[in-house]
Amino acid sequence: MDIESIIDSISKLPEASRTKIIENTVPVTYPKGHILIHADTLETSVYFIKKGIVRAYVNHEGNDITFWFGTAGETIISMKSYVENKRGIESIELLEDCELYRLQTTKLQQLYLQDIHIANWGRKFAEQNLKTTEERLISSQFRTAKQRYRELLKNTPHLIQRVQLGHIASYLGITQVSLSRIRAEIK
Amino acid sequence: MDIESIIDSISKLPEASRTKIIENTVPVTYPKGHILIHADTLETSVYFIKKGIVRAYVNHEGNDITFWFGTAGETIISMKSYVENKRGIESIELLEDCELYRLQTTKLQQLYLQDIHIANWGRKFAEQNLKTTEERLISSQFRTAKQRYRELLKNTPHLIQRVQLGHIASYLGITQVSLSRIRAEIK
DNA sequence: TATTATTTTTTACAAATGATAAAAACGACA
DNA sequence: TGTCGTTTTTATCATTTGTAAAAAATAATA
Repeated sequence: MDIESIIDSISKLPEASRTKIIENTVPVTYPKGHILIHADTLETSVYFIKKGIVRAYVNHEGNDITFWFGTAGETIISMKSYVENKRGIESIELLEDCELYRLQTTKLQQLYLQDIHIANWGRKFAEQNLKTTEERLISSQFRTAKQRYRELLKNTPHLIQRVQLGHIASYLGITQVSLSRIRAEIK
Repeated sequence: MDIESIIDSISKLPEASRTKIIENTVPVTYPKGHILIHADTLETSVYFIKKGIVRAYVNHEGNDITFWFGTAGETIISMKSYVENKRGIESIELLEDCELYRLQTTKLQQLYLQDIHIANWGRKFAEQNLKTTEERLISSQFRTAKQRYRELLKNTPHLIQRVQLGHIASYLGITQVSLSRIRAEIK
């Protein structure tokens, strides 16, 4: 997915404003397995995914807990770095070879203060993610692991094909053993 | 909490911009038990809480699932109405007599397009909520109910005093019986 | 292809949580 | 204060999920 489409998919921008963002992006590629963002560091860039798939995870008592998958067209941020300019708690790992666009956060923040269209575009970005995240939170509050897995199969079937099940399990908040049981039962 | 402080607590605004928002707010009061926002309707206002406490909940198979508590200084929105101008999935119930400030969403949207400071203020509002919500999601993914209850006790002790335990239980994603067990065990 | 490493499934048992019903505690109010 | 309705706790049993270890399947590499 090219950078113009990614930016406009968040919210349609006037040509001039969109160009201001694009001028500041740099295409980068990294191989599968690369750790793009490290937990406990201040991340100074955001990334748009042109191609590939990534996961965000936190480490908890030696285990990785995956809480987000990003695919083509989506935006990678280190939440605390982006929102509060503090060290983030999550790491980002590339699950496939990826093509990304890098954009420096400081530059983006400048544009937010200079261009009202970009400010509203940034607002839309946060709002859309907020809605999605809240829906996931609510869903996790009353659906069983089996229901959540079914939901995932239905909404993002491509994910299960491309991502190993251990990551899916932790994304669902259950163990791999438990997911395996659910899969056996459903078939 | 007065309206000036509430607005500035999200992000400090220039006097003129803040005034533009405040001019469009109307103080309203409702009694405990009032349903401020109804699920499955398009909500045309947002509310700032001057005084009182509210809960946001969705209905699932006859049971209320509380997913958010709002107290003085916080902002009440119907997420889908606010972000997508569609009917919301949640209801808002006042758990105490409340004093609120009402602001029409259409007016706020106009201000977003007219005033870059307000646009960035709205961005900050969404970003802060996004960060908080994501943290809650991550926490729920690997903490047990007992740990989440302890966390709640520690972070918002006043909540447990003022809100009935059935609401707390559903907020934690467990049954009231299960919460009661946890409480008995902890003491 | 053969070998090795990684991922997924299976098994057995333990712990946590859910469902249901009843008892106890609490609060509102006549 | 006494009564009634609501909330919280307790008890019992069923179900789900976790833990640990091993087997099976799959993927990576020489």
